[in-house]
Order: sequence, then C-alpha cells, then structure tokens
Amino acid sequence: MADRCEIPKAYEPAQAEGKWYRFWEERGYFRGKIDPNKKPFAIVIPPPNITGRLHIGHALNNTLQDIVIRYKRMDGYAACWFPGIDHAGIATQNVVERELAKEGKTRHALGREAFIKRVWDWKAKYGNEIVEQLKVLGASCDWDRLRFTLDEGLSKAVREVFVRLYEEGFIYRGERIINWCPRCATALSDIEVVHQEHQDKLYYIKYPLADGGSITVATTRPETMLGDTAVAVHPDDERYKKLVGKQAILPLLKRKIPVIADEAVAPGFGTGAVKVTPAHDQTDFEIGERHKLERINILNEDATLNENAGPYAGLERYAARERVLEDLKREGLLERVEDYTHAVGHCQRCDTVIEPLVSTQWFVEMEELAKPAIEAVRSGRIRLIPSHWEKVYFDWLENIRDWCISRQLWWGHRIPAWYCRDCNEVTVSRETPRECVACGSKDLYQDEDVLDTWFSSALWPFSVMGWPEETPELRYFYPTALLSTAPEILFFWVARMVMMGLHFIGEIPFREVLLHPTVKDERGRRMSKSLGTGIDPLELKEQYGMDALRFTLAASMSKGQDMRLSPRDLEGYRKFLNKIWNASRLALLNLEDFQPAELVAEELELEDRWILSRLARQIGELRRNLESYDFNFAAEGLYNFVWHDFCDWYLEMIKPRLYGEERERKRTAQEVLYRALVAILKMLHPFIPYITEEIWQLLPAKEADSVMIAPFPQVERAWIDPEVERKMATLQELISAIRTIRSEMNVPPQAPARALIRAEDQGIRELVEANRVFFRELAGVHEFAVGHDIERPEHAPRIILEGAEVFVPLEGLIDLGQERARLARELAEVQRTLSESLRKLEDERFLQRAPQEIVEKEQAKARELRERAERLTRNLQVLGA
RNA sequence: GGGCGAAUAGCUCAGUGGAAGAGCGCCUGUUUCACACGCAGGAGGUCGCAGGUUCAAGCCCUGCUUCGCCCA
Repeated sequence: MADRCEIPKAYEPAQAEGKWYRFWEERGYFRGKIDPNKKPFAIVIPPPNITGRLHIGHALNNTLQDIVIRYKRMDGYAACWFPGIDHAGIATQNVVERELAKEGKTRHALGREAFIKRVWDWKAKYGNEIVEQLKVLGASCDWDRLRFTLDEGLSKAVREVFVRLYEEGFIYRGERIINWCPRCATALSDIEVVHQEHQDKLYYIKYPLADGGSITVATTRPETMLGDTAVAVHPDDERYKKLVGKQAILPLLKRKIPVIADEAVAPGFGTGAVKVTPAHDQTDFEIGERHKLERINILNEDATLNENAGPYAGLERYAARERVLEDLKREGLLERVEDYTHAVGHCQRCDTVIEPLVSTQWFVEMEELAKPAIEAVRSGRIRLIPSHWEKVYFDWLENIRDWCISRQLWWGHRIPAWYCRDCNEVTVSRETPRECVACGSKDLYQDEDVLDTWFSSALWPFSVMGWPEETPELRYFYPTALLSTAPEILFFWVARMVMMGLHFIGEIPFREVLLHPTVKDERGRRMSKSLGTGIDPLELKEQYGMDALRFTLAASMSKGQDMRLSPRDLEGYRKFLNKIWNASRLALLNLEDFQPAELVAEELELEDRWILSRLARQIGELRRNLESYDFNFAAEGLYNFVWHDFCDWYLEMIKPRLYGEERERKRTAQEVLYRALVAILKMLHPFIPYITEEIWQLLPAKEADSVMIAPFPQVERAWIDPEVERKMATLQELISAIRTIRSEMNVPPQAPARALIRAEDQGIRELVEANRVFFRELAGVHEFAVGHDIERPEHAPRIILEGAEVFVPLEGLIDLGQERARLARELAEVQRTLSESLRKLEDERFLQRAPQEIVEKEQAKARELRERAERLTRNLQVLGA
C-alpha cells in the first residue's frame, strides 16, 4: 500500500498553509463583489491597532468572523469582510515616543510636523505586521478594501461628522472636570479610566472657624485642600446646621472659605463634613457650580503643583501630600488617620493614577444620541449575543455622560476648529477656513488637539464603505450583518457605532453583535503580556498548525462565559485533523479511478443509508449552530460525526466492499463515500480551511476549483431515515457487546470467536443475519448462531441488552464467580432504577398530575427494565446463582 | 457600594423539569493492509451548602459560601 500511496501518513500543516492562502488570494476569492442577484452579507473587522501584534484574543475573534464569512460565502451570499487597521492615538504615540527617548530625543524637541512624519515612517515599517498575521490566521478579508483610520477618505468622514455634530449643537467646547493622565499629558474620556482598589488612608483634617471652634473634614487626597474653596455639609445634618454660613480658615494657606450646605454631601462619609475642591473633583465641581465657588487649579500638566499651591508649588503630587500632612501635623490639625479602601482611577493605556481636573476641552453631548441607540436594541433591530449584555448596554446608555473627545496628542485627527486672534471666535469647518466666521479676520490658528481615537472608530461601519460619498458599497452592504468583538469595548466602540450609524446613515450599522468570551489560560488567569500569561497564537501555529488552533478556539468557545485555553486542547484537536487526513487518505486511495455518477437508491446498503441519514442531520445541525453562533456545538458536532460515525463505523463497514471483488457493490460504496467526504470537507472548511483545501485538491473529481467557493451542503430531507438509524443502533449495540466480552475476557484480537445471539424479536434476528459480515469484520466473530430459542450456555460470558442476549462461549476460560458477580451488579442497578420507576407508577399523584406522555414513557421504561431484569435473573440461574 | 456570570468526573466543559454526558487525562488489551496523532474495552459523580416549590429538581425560587468580570 505504501508504495502505491504518495500521500504522507501524517498531515503536515506548515507545508499546506501558506500555499493555499496565496492560491485563494491570487484567484480573488476573498473579494466581496456587489451582486444584485445575491443577498449581501458584510462584516467589518474590529480594526486592530497598528502597534498590535496578533494575540490570542485577535486569533479567537478573527477565527470566528472567518468561520462565519466563509460559511456565508459558500452558502451563496455576496459575502464581504471589510478589513482595516486603527491609528491608535495614544498607544502609537507612546511607542514612537519611547523610540525617540532611546535616542535621547523628545517629540517636543522634534516638533509636531517632524514627529508626525516619524510616526508615519514607523507605520510604514511596522504597521502592516498585524495584517500579515491576520493572513497567516487564514482570515478571508477582502484586502483590496483595506482601510486605515487616518486615510484621507476616513479623515474626511471624521471632519464631516465633527462639523455636522457641531452645527447641530451636539459638539461643544467647555470647561469641565476631565480625567487627566499626567504621564500621557492628555485628557481622557470617562471610560478610558480603569478603577482599581487601593488600600489607602483617610485623613481627618481640622479646619478652624473664623469665629472660633472648628470643623473636621475627611479626605483621601489631602494635598487637594490647597485648592479648596468651601467646606460642605448636608443641609439636613443636625450636627452642622448652625455652622452653615460661617467662614472656615483653610489650614496652611489661611484662606477664608465658606461653610455651605449641599445635597450632594453624604452625611455618612467621614465626619459628614467635606472639603470642596471644585477644580479637582467631579462632585465638588458640581457643588461649586451651584454655589458659585471659585475653581482653583493647583496642578500642572505633569501633576506637579503649580503657583496656586503657594509654598508647595513645584512639588510632585505625592511629595506634596507628604509635606501637607507633615505641616498639618505640626499645626495640630491632622486629627486622625484611618485605613481606607477605595477605587482609584488609572490610565487605561499607561496605568498612571488619573487626576481629575478642570480643563477646557471638546465634548459631545450624548443623551439625545443615545436614545435611538437604546431603542435599536430594545426593539430587537440589533441583537446582542449573548443577550445578557443588553442590560449592561442599557445601563450605560441610560446614564451616559458627555464624551470628552479632545486629546492633547499629535497623532490623530486634528480637530477641525480654528480660533481667531482678533475676536477669539471659533470657526469649525470641513476645509481649512480662509477667514473667521465672526469677524472675517484672516488671523486664524487651528486647535492643537486631536480627536479621541474612538471618535473615528465610531464611524467605521460606514467610513470603510466610503461615506460621506454615496457609494454603491454603502447602498449594498450597509447595514452589515454581524459585528464580532470583545465585550470590554461594548461602550468604547459598539454603542458609539450604533449612535453614529443611526444619526448619520439613519440606519443601524449591524444587525447582530457577537460579544465573544475572554480567553484565559488553564489556570483561569486573563491572558496578558504584563502577567506573562499570554500564549502567542503564532507560536501555537508553529507547534500545532493554524487549523488546529482555529478548531480549538471554535470548539472551546462557550457563550456567556470566559474560556480557558491550554496546549493540551490543541493536541487533542491536532489529532482530530490527523484523523481527518487519514480518513481522507483511505477514501482517496479507494477512489483513484472513480468518477461520480448517479446514486441508485435500490443499490444502497444499510450502512450507506445510515451515513446519508446521519449526514443530512449533521448538515442541518451545523447550519443551525452556525446561524446562532454556537461555534462550540458546531465544532463538537463535526468532531463526533467525522470521527465516530464516519470513521469508526462507516469507513470500517465499507472496507469489505472496497477491498472486495463485487464491482457494483464497490461502486455504490464509492459513490456514498465520495459524497460523504465532499460534504465533510465543505462542512469543515470554514473552521479548518487549509487542510480541507489540501484534501480537496486531491479529489478525483472536483465540483469547484477550491472548496472555498464550493456550495455549502444543503439538508437532503429525503435521506433522513429513522428506521435505518434504529437498525444501525441495534447492530452497533450488539457488536459493542461482543467486543466488551472479548476485551474483558482478554480474548486476543486475532482469535476468531463464536457468538450466540438470542432474540425473540424477528426483526433483530433478520438484521443480524443480513449483516453477518460486520460481526466478522468488527467483532472478530467467525461463527455464530442467531435464534429465538438459543439455549443459554452455562460457561459463556454474556451481555444482556434490551431486545437480545449475547453469549460468547469461551471453553474453560470463564470465571463463573466473576461472571455471576458482574451480572448481579448489573441486575442490582437495573432493579434500583426499576423500583424507582415503579414507585412513580404506583403514585396516584404522579398518574393524575404528570402529563400523559410522561406516564406512558415511564410505563415503557418500566417494561423494558423488567424485561432486562428477567433476562438477567434467568442468566444468573443458568450460572447457578 | 451596585450589577452580571460561574460552581456537574482528576482537568476543561455540555446538560432549558421526566433513567447523570463529552473531550482530555487515567487503567487494560492491541502494531489488523487510512491513522499508535491509531483501534477496542474499562474505571471514575452527595451535580458548592441549606431551605423551599413540584407528582418529579443538576435544571425553578430564597438564603449562604467561594471564584471571576463589569460599573461607581
């Protein structure tokens, strides 16, 4: 055989993968073409950062999208997967700044223009790496449509959106409390702040009153007292009522500040009296607004204290804290210190502790934009999967706050706003304006800031299609069908795309949103570079092959839960691929001169009808699972069907015909084998594209040049045959019973055995007679008797089934005592279940209240169990128990 | 502090009210002409704890414990 066969015994992924990807790409199979005769099916990729390297989360998300898009493409849709990459403002700027730092330079020394050029150079060099990695993954994106969020077209979309939102009054510039990252030296939006529990101290500070006495406030940030402009208590707090309206003397700086009453004060916190720092706290800012308090900003951009901090100016924020505490202690104003655990905001990008501070920034007013976005999900026009994310989505949108969109960075979309040096008016414009809208002055300068990266991401589903131009793509592919992404960017990205899509296109951007699980390692830790728990998908590819990784990711994905991934899983699925490879090898070796023709129903044998029936069911099940994004069930179903039904039973059962001399019977087996193999390859292709293509190309007759463009199998209802499946199940049961006896009695595999099958049921007897060959081939039975009155031999191990008893006479080999014990154990188990069943059937309440069909089922169950118990009992009697 | 999710075989997980399942691992046998990345067989479970609802609970309800995530 080996000399006849050029197909290697084991599948070698490295050899197949690159080859077939180039093949598909060169032939243009990835292209999503507008075709009025087809239904559109579009996915826009979550654009990875140009700084990114493919991590396991990308691998998962893009595998899932690729499975869906390949399935839909094969199933006759005009499928288009729009790829792209994101300019990733802060992340990219940080990377390039670090590079500069190594050369001893700073971006400020370089200047804005040179710096931006430097980032573009960096992008040209490294920015395409992630695209190459997506190709390695097998992603069947339409690469002709690759977009970058800073491309000219997309920048035009960004300016258009900014200007329109400004003109409509949604975008405004104002002084608000924002989150300041002192390391990145930029404002951040609320959701770019990550809260972490800190074990800190709560400081009780005594503020003397101008006319004697004092009031004690509690704070975790004592240094901010330098910017205090009031002390506040709750208006209903009896303890402090008489102090409201008095003047306190701010310790250290000796400024006079009022004691005020405001509802926002929580009487239960600390002493019930709080310091008010309107320039450095959101709540205090609001209190300040209500009471017309002065805002004193005490911080510089780098979180050192500024001139407003008097003697503390120039100190770093934590050094200032220590000095303030020392000085308070010296003056006897630090009353006490308590341990205190609270959440502290950190920069999402660099983990530096955020400072809330008052600053003039650009904002989007969100409330009105959010309403249609809520409605789109509530009405079901957009479906979140799993649906429990809907609650999270609603909670955020219903309590949404204005979005700070300006960033003090250089890398990004520069804000299209110009200021007039003559009248200070703002001119917001799509193109660089010639003159001030207010006074006509030509002395204008553009806002230095750029937009939040997520601002351009929010436009992604329509900006990739060429908006604001009215393109054919927009008309055909929008709204897209599916968005697949990680739940952690539900607010950052998903919700904002919904808002922008509805506002600017007047239509949802996608119908379904799949929020895939977070990948954890085998110990349940989040995969992260900083923890060192990340598994590099490209390393896994080297070790196991990309198909194995893809199949493992699909099979391990559970909805609504995090998933754990370990190399052991990959090993298991690599074995599955090898199984597929070798099953195909067997098939191909036996299809060498074969050309498919008609399938003649009358010539089909039991196993043919059975595999065709199982196949039809499998196709239906797979389609359902793909439609509902139950990738794990889809993968598991394929695994079981291919390995157990197709390999373990069908292939084994047709071997006698394939190797036999009867040409017609061989031919029928080949016809069915060919059809089953083709369907299997097609079903598997979306999951494991490389190996399926490799095998497809070896097929003796191909209906398409590539499995990738072959039609996805349809369910052939006519092949579903429950009667055939029942018969097959009985055969399998009988054969397994004989194997069990052989194995337990240590009968060598080669040794021919004799079997007796006692069955009262004529159907079973006929079935066995008609399929004697399988008992020989699959159970090593070379001689056997079947009948309704077979005598129960004393010295033969036996297995008692529902409709039959199986004996394997083994002269002198059997330990009667052991055999009795085994049967007695089984009888006990059957009797236990039977008595449970009988108890139910004797229960009046059960008979009255349980549904009729349940009662009938219970009765049938009891009958079967009783029958088995009787057979077991009689067999025990024969054994002399 | 608020919310969401999870707890089932050694491990990873299915199981949507009517006889506890799979894969991996483990044990036994086995190089038979697709595959030892294989084949065949087997062992292994108080379904986190305590109550409740129901004729019937791994599944529904309540409380508790532990773990994870999100929001403040």
